[in-house]
Amino acid sequence: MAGVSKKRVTLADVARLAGLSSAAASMILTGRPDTRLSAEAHRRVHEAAAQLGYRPNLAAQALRTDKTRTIAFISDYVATTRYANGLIRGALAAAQEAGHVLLLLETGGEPDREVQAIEAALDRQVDGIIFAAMRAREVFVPTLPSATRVVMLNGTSSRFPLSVLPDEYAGGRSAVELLVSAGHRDHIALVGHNQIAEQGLFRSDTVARRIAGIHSAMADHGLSFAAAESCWEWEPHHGFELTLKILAQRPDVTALLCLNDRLAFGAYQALAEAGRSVPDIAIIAFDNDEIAGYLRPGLTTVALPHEEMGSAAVKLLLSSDSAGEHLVPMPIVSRASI
Amino acid sequence: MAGVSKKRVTLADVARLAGLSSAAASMILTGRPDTRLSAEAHRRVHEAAAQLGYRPNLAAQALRTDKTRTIAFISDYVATTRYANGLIRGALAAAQEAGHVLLLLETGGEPDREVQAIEAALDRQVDGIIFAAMRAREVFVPTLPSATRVVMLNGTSSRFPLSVLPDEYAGGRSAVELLVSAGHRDHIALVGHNQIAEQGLFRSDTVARRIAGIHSAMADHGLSFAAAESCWEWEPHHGFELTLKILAQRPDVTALLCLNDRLAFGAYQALAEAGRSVPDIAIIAFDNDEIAGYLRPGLTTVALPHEEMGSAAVKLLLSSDSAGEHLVPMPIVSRASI
DNA sequence: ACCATTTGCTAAATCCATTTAGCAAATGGA
DNA sequence: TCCATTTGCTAAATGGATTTAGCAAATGGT
Repeated sequence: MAGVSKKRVTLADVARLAGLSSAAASMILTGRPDTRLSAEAHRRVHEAAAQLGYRPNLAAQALRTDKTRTIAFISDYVATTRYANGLIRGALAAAQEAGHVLLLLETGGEPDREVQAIEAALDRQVDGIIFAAMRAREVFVPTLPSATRVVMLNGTSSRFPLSVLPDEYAGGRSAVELLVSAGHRDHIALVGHNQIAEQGLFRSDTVARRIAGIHSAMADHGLSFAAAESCWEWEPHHGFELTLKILAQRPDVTALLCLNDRLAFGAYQALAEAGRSVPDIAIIAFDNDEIAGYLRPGLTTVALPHEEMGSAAVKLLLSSDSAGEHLVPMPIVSRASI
Repeated sequence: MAGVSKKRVTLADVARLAGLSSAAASMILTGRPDTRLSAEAHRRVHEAAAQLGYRPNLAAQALRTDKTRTIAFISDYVATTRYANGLIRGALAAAQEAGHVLLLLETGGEPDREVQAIEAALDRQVDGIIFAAMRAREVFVPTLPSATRVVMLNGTSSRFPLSVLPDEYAGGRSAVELLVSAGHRDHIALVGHNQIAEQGLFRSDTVARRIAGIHSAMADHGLSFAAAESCWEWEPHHGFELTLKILAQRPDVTALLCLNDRLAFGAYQALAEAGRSVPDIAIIAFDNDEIAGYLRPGLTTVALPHEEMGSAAVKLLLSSDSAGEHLVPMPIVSRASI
């Protein structure tokens, strides 16, 4: 039968319909600049391609050109952290805008899975790799054979100097500034402060910067904290306990600076338990977790700009910048807790 | 100089080192069964491959075999919903286990972006597509040309009968069972109940099943709700308002059945405001959102098994099953709210 | 009118792995 | 010893796009 073949439409088919060689068709469709093909030839090829619904075979293209319009997004944990979501979303949007696509890989922070992920990415000839670190300070990155372009996202690596980070130092400063400009001075308590974090030995490097920013702004105003309770982890129940302790020591505090929203969540619960209410005692925190908007009254917080970071990473990867830390500002999300 | 060439190691290189043809090397490395190559040849090829650190070029492989060991995960929103995370995580784990990799695409629910995403996936010769629906009841899926394998995740489509869904009906039943076995009978209030949802016209189809399960279990026990307040959206502040209303109408309620955790979150706030406390009035909800564990006392909830669903979708895609809804059980996560 | 360019296009090589068809040597059977 | 198999392996085609080298015709300069 003279049936419709269901085979894939190839460049050769387009060329044939246009009455030209596939070389010509290729040059025209890829928009080569210095070709000397006639306007008429251009017209015919484009028409033929449209008519047949031609889509280039990316595998063939990749084989020839070593470009896949694909970016590997390798993260240690998509899992454990709600942060990954925003990063991925931003990266996805930027990638799509640039006509690229994202290959998602997870390593769980285990070196052998990291190697596997990198190999899987390289096997697929990705155009570049984004290493997203949710926790680690310095990411362990196995040797990359080729001259693959790499961007570190929310982490740093001595081997790959290109990185995108939240501007935690400025963020820390602006939290203090907001409190001070709301009239708080000598009765501010710090919740979650961590000695070791401050030395950059624990948690992410960026959190150390957050704390450094806070102290620098306090110093600029000649202030110091009325109380500062520290803990290793920053979950709601830690915030709860720490706040109870602070309230017992210093019933005169007027503001709580919590190092993240989950600590603040616990602080709300502790204040309720102690019969104190929230805009009465002001609270500011960091991250802009989902819960910040659920609390009553809404929690004012210095947001981690995840989406912007994700998209910055992709743009950086696709640009020709060769080094440096790219800091993304942390905006204050004002709700009703101050 | 006799320098080390940094070119990629190809199959031909391996074959040369092993003193065989690339045909032989290919057959040996792909583990073909009926080849008649000698044990010695096998040894030499594997040795050469290991020595050179050979990795097959997937683009070439894909070109020849039409297989890429890549699965497209196309979702409407990675964004808006915290659910996506677990689905992706589960899918990622299952894919990795099967030696596959995930291509992540997002459509925002817009038909033209759906088409783009599908084209991007097909261009890359993915082995299959998972359509993850976060919201929609019936997903709009544009025509797929080839015989691509497709699995619907958390949604259904008449065109693609293979789907993975949470077993909401059973989940709804078990919430009621738990309440009843804790001694609650005639003073249970339903929070968030939605007429239209029940008719399957709004929200996801699966939520309608949740509600149907609840009613069926109530009926089995010959019970009916003391109060049932409905609303269109299920955010914390809705739960707050609805609960206040219920408390005013029926101060005698002993248990709240909230249709999701965020409603329950608001219910906690309302109970606190009304001077009632939580294990005193029992609460059970659905989803097992992150916040369920943050609440004090912890919220008992019927969990959406996102990870299991994601991994089930991948396994299904890679299997040879050809039709049917695969229901994943919703486990009860017991905390302290009952 | 004659050589030098320019214009417009194509043949063929290339990227790399898989697979079919088939050759030569070794073995088996009588 | 001679033909028929079996064993062990290879040459060459294939998949689809890109790119280099280069051919033939048209145009330009004098």
